[in-house]
Amino acid sequence: MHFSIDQLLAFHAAAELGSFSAAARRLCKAQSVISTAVANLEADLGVQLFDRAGRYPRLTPAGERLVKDAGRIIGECQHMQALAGELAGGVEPRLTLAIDDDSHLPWLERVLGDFATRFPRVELELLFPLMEDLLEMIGSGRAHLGVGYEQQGLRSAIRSHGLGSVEVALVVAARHPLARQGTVTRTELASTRQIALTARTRQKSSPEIQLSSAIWWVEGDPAVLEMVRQGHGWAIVPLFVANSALERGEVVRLQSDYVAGLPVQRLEVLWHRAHAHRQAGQWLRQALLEHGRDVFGDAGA
Amino acid sequence: MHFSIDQLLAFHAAAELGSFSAAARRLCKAQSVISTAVANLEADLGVQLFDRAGRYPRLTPAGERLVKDAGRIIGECQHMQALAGELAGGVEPRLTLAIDDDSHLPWLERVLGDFATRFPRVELELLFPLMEDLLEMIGSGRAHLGVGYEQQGLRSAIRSHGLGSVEVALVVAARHPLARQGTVTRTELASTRQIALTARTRQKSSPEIQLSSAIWWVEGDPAVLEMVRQGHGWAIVPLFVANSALERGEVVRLQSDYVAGLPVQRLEVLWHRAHAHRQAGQWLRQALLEHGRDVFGDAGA
DNA sequence: CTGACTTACGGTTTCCGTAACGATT
DNA sequence: AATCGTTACGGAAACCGTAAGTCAG
Repeated sequence: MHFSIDQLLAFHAAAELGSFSAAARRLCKAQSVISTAVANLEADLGVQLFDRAGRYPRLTPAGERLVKDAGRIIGECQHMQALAGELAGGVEPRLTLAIDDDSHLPWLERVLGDFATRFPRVELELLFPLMEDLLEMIGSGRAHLGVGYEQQGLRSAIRSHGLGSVEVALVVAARHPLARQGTVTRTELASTRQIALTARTRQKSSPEIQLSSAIWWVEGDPAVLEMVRQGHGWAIVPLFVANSALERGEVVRLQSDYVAGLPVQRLEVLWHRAHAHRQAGQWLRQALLEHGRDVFGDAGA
Repeated sequence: MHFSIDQLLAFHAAAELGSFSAAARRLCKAQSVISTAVANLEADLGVQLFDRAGRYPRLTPAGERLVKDAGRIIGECQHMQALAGELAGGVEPRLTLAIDDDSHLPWLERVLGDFATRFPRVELELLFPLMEDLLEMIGSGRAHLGVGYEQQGLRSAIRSHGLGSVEVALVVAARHPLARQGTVTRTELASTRQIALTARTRQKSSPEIQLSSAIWWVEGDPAVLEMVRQGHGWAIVPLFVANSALERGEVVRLQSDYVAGLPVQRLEVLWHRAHAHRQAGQWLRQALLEHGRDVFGDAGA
């Protein structure tokens, strides 16, 4: 590998413009520099790149094949240059976001899309640990940013900011017997099968969730919703999980004083007090909070 | 883009070995060269790549991110170098193979696999034109190599070599009524539904193929075989198309004097007399002929 | 005290731009 | 005639290796 990037630049520009002189003008060099650079590159590679018969040089078949590689290498170099500029400007090279949620987080889609266009070169790592692990990960620096439900005993090293409260909905399939009633009582719910959320790893299945004696435990909000959609029973799920199914009319929402009495689930964004965020982290934290307000409604810290 | 490939090599080696001295030994340079190269690269990128506190340099987070890009660029450069060596050694940069066949050509799989390992950097183009277009493409140089059925009026500029004759088989589904007989007559075939090959683009549907009055025209040998497998009728297909289905016992082969009377289909390899093949083309032509003999049995030009 | 990194320094190589020349349109 | 590509040439910049200095384990 004896050739240089400058030679590749000269080769690429000359091939693109079809003229050594034009390439020299673009690269702000003397013509002879381009000429010798291409000649040296040909000598290094052992391949003739241009056919110099006419007034303008023409790519040989081999040159046509190799100019693609040259362009790719130049692109990689520019990518590296741009990345270095971002790193020097205070953008973290990688960012780990830990999210405590069983659902697919459809409300995150827009934020991550914006992040991808705003910071295309930052390596983003998405993890979905349990809440206890999440706190440990933020405390140790394994994760830079976390999203999870409100906890009581937060360590002082961890800061948090409310993202909003998750509105839950009582849903059944559109063809379910309960669907005809707009409002249902605790007794009616207790005598119908309930679909409740569980987790493979979570040992303690919170008993306060269970209302009905006939109950199916299902892992993950999407799977719970699917069971409801198939008419197997009623369930309490976050509204944003049920939204698309509600719009399609596959499931309907019921009113009940039981739902009103449930404890409010508050989502919050978590980060470490000592580990200062750089540009990408600051942006993502801000975007999460702002987007959270749009989705879940306003809620203080 | 002020940095050089040598700087990237020094950076990459130092990061991999964890020592500037070791990198110098690997690259056969003085230690100071590595030291200054890395320092200059850091100055060019505006990013500190190593933490030089201890006895051995340690990558910074930014350096850890950037060393991947450096490795990728180096790999691309080596790829370009290797490609240039092949081109200089007489390997064509791209090769176009035109095949006249409606089937998926399962017998080609091994040849193309070997080609991919033997010539990983050659751009291979596979086209499936009609036979008339195929001859034109070889004549004009659009395709370097062709595979098709024997033709009468070959132009003198096109050379050909027999690949072997395609053995055809009369097949029906294993549960088809005809399957119980080992041998069938023309009359029996004529009174049972025939599945025959057609093509979307081909206007003239060769009438000599049609034996039965009850006939379904299906596009492509695989689809014909599928119709047979489902028990819709009998068909004449190339043996290599039916082979796997025969082995699985889904279809069975019948004997009939009708099949013996069909004209023999001879496959041949075609190329232009004036356009000499280079290494990849020579290899592929040879491999096609040898593999053809294994699959179709020996047959002269 | 060994081995590793940095810095200084002299010599060589390489590279650049100017300029002259031949060739093409 | 204008422009393009090649080649020659002088000066400058970059590069390399040696060597001395500093520091960690």
